[in-house]
Amino acid sequence: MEVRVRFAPSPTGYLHVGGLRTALYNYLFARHNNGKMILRIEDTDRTRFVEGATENLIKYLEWSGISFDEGPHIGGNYGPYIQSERFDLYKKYGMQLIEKGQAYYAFDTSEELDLMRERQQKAGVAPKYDRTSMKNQFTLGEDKTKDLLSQNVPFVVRLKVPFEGEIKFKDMIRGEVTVRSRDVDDQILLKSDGFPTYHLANVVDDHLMGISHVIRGEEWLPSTPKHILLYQSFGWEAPDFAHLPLLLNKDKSKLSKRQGDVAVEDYVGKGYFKEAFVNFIALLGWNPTSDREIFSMQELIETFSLEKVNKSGAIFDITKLNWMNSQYLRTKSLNELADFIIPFLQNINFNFISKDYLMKVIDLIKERIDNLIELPEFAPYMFAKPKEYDQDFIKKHWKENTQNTIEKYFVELKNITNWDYQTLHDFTQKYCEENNLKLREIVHPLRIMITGKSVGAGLFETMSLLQQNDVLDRIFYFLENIALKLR
RNA sequence: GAUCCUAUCGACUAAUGGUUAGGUCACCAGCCUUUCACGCUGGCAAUAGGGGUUCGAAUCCCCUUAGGAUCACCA
Repeated sequence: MEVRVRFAPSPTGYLHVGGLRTALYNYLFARHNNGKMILRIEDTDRTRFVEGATENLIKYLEWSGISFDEGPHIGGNYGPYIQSERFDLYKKYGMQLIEKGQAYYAFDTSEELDLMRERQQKAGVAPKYDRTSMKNQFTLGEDKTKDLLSQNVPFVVRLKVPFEGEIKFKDMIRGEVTVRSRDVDDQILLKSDGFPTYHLANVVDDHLMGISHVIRGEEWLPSTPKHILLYQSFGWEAPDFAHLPLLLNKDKSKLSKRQGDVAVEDYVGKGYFKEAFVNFIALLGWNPTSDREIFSMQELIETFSLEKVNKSGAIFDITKLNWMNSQYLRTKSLNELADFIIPFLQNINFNFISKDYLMKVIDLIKERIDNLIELPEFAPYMFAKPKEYDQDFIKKHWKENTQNTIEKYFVELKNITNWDYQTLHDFTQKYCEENNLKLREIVHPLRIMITGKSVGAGLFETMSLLQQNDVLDRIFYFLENIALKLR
């Protein structure tokens, strides 16, 4: 049987990192098994509709490198792929269940339902629709029901869950799960506005779209018995289920907005590479061997299996993501890196001089940062004269005789004709030897004068990238304006 | 409260009845050195607790504890 899986988000605004991982696992499973990956938009709740959310979802799914074979943006033989466009279908199937006696009409108002739950709460029993005492097809009788229907009184359709027996299903990650039927609620299938609930829509669509495996978050585990019951009621074969462990906050609760960024776009904005982000997300809850950490999308596809997905939730801690990002930073080409960072720089009006020059700077600092977005802060001196100087570093390295030493060295530096790394390095080393100086007695003061900072790439590499007159200006300026005040 | 799920270093995880319980990130130390990094070497650090089953249990079973998810005319 062909593997067909789907990612079925609801368009409520943005792509959640947990959603991205669910989509990724679906994608990896599909590609690993030469199956089909389907995108379906679950927008049956009109009150939560957000303009542009679907486009946004697709944008970041595409950013991550997850591709689809069918979906609202590309079509397919099982469309439409947006549930609101399948409106009539659900009604038809809902009615079919009523005819089969597997579902029924109910006319309770939300106030009446609230009261019911209140009563149950007080009595200490689990809140659950009581079809023996509420206002529905059974308590009202056939005639009264028809009456209300013909008067267009608002109604919902509920699933008729048997009072006896148990519901069993096999989860590919958790094994067999058993729930007593009497613990399952008479779920609303069709709302009074005629739209289906998630439960009806997802079962109908998964069946009609030929979905072979439902891979979704663990939050759906408790409602899976309802879905199993629905498949049985329709007389359809249920797909295989795999419920993924949740992504967690630091305090182990379900990953939420309140405790940090949860939108994929936030991490895009923070300068993470998609390769690093996908790699990181993939390893949160799944691991092929644990003897390696870096996987390309292709390698993820080759090694992925649902059997190796963990049962327990994983804390979304970006410490390791930062390291992964640094790994990708070191392997990408300078051209690629420049193209990546230029839009970020333009966005903050940072003058990077030229792409060619930018590439040289990146080459110098890429092993010293985890994320390219740190570049303007890490090495502003490569693009403009320093505006401030690290005082601690000055205190530490600007000694009694430093002024004297540097002034003499400065004179010689002016005479250098080949302004390149090798010349600068050899010259300085020789100068130190001849004057009985340690290299650091020159290098450290020079660094602070030229960069203003205590940290950075090799000093001679840094100097050679800058223009000779620029470097001389910086030293002169420091000697004249800053060093004097140190006395 | 009810139902369901889960439980290995601080974090991500490996070990599917036999290992000194392994790796990666983070952290700490040393080496390298031109600062900071990188790199290299080493270190810290875990089977929630209690019962079984077994020659042997992180692994299988039960109980306890803890955490989480869910209990909507939301998905």
